[in-house]
Amino acid sequence: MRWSNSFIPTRKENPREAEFVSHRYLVRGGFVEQHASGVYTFLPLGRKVMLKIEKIIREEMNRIGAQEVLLPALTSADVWKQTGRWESFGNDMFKLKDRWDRDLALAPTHEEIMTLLAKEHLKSYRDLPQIWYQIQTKFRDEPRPRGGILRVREFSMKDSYSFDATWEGLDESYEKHREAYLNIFKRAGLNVIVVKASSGLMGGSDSEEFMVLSGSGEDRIVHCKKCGYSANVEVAAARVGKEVVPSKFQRKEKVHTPSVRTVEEVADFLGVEPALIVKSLLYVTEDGRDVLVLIRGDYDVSESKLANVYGANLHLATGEYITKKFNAEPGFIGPIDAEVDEIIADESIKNLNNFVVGGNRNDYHIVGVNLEDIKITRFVDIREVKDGDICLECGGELSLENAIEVGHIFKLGTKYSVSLEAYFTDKNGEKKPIIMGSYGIGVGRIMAANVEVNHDEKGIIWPYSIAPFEVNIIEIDPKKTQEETQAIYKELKGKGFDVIWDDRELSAGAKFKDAELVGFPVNVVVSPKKIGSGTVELQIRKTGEKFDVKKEELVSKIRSVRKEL
RNA sequence: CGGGGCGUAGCGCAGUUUGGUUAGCGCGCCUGGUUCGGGACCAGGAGGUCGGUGGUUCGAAUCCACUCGCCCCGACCA
Repeated sequence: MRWSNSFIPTRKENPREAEFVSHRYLVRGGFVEQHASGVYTFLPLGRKVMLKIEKIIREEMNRIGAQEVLLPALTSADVWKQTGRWESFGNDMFKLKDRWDRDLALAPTHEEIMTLLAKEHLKSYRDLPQIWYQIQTKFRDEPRPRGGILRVREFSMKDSYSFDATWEGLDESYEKHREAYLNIFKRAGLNVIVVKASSGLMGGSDSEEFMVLSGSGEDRIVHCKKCGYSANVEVAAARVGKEVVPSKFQRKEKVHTPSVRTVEEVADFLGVEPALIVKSLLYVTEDGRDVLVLIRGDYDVSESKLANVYGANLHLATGEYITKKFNAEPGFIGPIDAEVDEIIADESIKNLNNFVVGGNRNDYHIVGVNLEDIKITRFVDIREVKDGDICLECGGELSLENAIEVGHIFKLGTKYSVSLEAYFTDKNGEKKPIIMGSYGIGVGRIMAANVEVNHDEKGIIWPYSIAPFEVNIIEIDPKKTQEETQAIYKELKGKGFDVIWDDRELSAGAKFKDAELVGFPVNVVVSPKKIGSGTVELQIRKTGEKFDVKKEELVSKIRSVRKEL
C-alpha cells in the first residue's frame, strides 16, 4: 500500500474529549473516530488491527475444535422473557419495537439465542459435546461509556458456547477455552492474569476473568505476589490485615455523641481507632426483608459479595426508611435491640471485644459492646478486601491493582438449558438438560488495552502480530529514490510482509512523527545518501534502535528481528 | 440518576466576566515557487447560520430561559 493513496487521517493534536491514552492515540493515529457516546467508526488502520486480532482468535478457537457461526444481532423478545433477562438486563439492553408493535432487542450477549440453536439440533448424547462461536457486534446501553473504546455501547465480541452431556465434559470444554484464551492474549501481545470472578448477570458457578494490569482499567483485582492468588475484588477473600489494639472500654454503656455520625467522626470523638467501631448498614432484600449488616469500621461492605448471599436485587435502605424504622438517623443505628428480620456479620468483627456500635437513638453510641450482646444470625464474608490484607492461601500480603477485563469465561451449568428446555437424551434414555459454558473476548478491548499498555510519549508501540502494518518504508526524498524504493517494497511484499510505503511529499520529520504515532514495529528508511552505497536504515519502534543494513540482507534482518516484537 | 467541565472554520484554541463596526490565532486545506534525515520556508487564497430554539436589547458568540450533544467523577458504605 502506498501511503499517498491511503486513508490514514493522522492528527497532530489530541481530540478535545479524549483523556485516556488509548483514546488519544487511536484517534490521532487515524484508527477510530467517534460517532456518538460509546459508538465508534473504525477507519482502515483500526479495521486492519481488528481483523488481525480476529484472525488470531479464529485460529485458536478452531484449534480447540470450535466451529464458527453467526447469530442474529436483532432478536425477538420472547427468549429474553423466558430466561428472565428481559427484566434483569433492564435498561442495559437496547429494546425496540417493530412496525407491528412487537418487542425486539439488540442482543447484548447470546446465551439465549445459542441455547435455542442447541435445543433445536442437539437431541442425543451422541451429538455432544459441541463448541460454537461467533465474532459479532454486541449492543449494551451502558450507563456511562468510558475511555474511548474501552467501554462502549456497540462493540465486537468473540463469544463461544460449549454444550456437554456431563459435568466432567464441561470442565474439559472450560479448560480448553482457558488454554485457548491464554494463547490468544499472548499472541496478541498482552500479559494477562487470570482471576476468580463474579458471574453476575450470566449466572452459573465458576467464572474467571482475563485481566490486563493497567491504571486505566475500571476493575480492581486482588493479587498475592507470594503465591499468585488473584481474584476480582468483587469476590476476593482474605484475612483481615490489621489487628485491633485492645479496647479501653471495660463496660457497656450509652455515650452521648452529638452529631457524630461517620466511623471517622465517632473514632475521633471517642479517641479510638476506626477498627473498633462496628458499622451497621441496613439492606432490604428483593422480598422486602430487612437485613442489618455488621462490619468492622475500617472495612467496606462488598455489595457484589452480599448479592451472592441474598440475590442481585438487594439494596441499601434509604435514609428516610431507616429513620422511620429505627427512630434514629443513619449514623446512629446499631444492632442492639434492632427490630429487623436478620442480623448478619462479617467475619472481621469475630475477634472484637468491647467495641462501639450505634445507639439506635440520635446522638448516641454504645461502647464496650461484645458479640454476646447481639443476636447475630450468621457470619459471612461480605467484606471488600483492602490493600495489606492477608492471603488465605499462603499468608502473604495482598495488594490491589487496576485492570482491564479482556476476557471472561463461565461455567453456566444448566441455567439456560433448563429455562429454555434444551434437553438431550442420555445413554439410558433419560432426558437431561445440556450442560453449558459461555466464553467471551472483547476484540476492541484487546486493541485498546494494547495501546494502554504499549505506548510512549511519541505514540503507539504495536506488537508485530497485530500491527496495522508490519513494515513501514519511509522514503526521505521520493523524487530521487522512487525506483530503488519500489524495488524494496516489491521484494518485501513478495516475501509476505504486510508493508506500507510512505511515498508522500512531506518532510522527513513529518514522516518519522507519523510512523511513531501510528506505531509500526519496523521502519525501513530509504535515503538518497545511503541507497547509493546499497544500504537502508532499519528503525525498531519498540527499542528505538537504528542501524544500517545492506539491501540484500534486509529481508533476513527483519525476519530475525520480528521474533522479539 | 447526582456532581463538575465543555460546545466558536476540518482539527486545537482565544474572544464571553464588563453586549458595540468586516469574529481572531495556530495547524490543516488550495495555487505558485524554493526545499527534502526529525512535524520546512516565502507569496497569494478559500473556509464560520459562534451546538439549537426562543427571549431581552437600537445592537447578542457575549445577558436570560429552554433544549441537544460530548467528556470526567460518583451512584447511596452511614
